[in-house]
Amino acid sequence: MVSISIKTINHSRYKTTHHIEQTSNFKQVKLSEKVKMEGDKSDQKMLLDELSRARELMRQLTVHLSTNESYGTSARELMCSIEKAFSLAELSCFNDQEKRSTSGSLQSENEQDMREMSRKRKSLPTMTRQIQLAAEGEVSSMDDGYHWRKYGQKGILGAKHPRSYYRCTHRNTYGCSATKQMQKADNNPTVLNITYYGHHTCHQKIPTHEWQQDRFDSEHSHEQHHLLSFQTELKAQDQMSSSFSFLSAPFSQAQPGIRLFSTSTIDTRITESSSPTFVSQTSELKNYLNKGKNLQTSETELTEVISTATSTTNPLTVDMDFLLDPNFSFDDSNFLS
DNA sequence: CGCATTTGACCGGG
DNA sequence: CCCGGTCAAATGCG
Repeated sequence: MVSISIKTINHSRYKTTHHIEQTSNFKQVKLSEKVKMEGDKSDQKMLLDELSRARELMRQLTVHLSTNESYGTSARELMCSIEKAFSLAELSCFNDQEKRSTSGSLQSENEQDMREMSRKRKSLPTMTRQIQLAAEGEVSSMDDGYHWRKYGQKGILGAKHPRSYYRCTHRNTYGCSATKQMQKADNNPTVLNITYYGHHTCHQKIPTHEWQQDRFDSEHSHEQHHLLSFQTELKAQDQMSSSFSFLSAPFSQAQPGIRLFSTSTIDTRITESSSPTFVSQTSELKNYLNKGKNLQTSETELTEVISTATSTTNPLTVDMDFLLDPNFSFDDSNFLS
């Protein structure tokens, strides 16, 4: 299960006056962007809309095709691909937006300031993006197209699993301050929460083909092979549990040998300015088509991150059935450029 | 040897 | 002083 939710974070700890100024500037920039966004539809928004539409259509199609084994598998794969494309598009939009906002008035600091800021800025995540995704193994979720280097791991109070800290590998070479944190969900260790902070100032994203090549090499397989192994795993999975209820707690223990099984975005919850309350997951699905629409404007607001998608109790499993994800297909990394 | 990860120390905010 | 985040020395790995 990979559920992705994107939210903006309102960090209430803006300490110095300097930061406060930045914050207000930040909001101004954002507001003007919002107005602009509402005016003309950006390409990115259109992209998100279209992908969202494709996703919904694919979802419906998958339902129909699920009765046929091979068609159903292909449909799930395609569904997964679309999900990831959508997620990557969202990530791209977010990064662009953040770049725009930070390249303006905020970036007018000299290097000294930047250096001083660098420490604070991480804890001061201006606007950050949070992705939550679950993964069987951990590998797939790491493959978001960027090079990350782990720099710390800490046990968090009240959390079962430690939190891992990553930063962009090219931080020194390119001053890229992007950061992410990963932590397994308490209730389901197959759910991995990933929080992204900052944006990539480096352009060291792995080029699409290389990246794919890397992945293929590392997995010793070509696309067909992928499909095959996927189907194999699918069957194995079927034998273990009658349905792909990825969110059920026993699922994690039920398949130690199967790696990298994940369904894709179920929950892309984007909220407006006020802090998002828990929407029932089913209604979220109904709102699929609206999500892309909300994205652009919602991200211009500073809202609070609310951790979601770790819920194992919600009736998500119904829709999970056709959201299976063989994990190998972050194919459209050009979205990130 | 040059990279990454691990892991306890360290630091600063609350 | 606690806690979350980061540093950096040690260690691992190709």
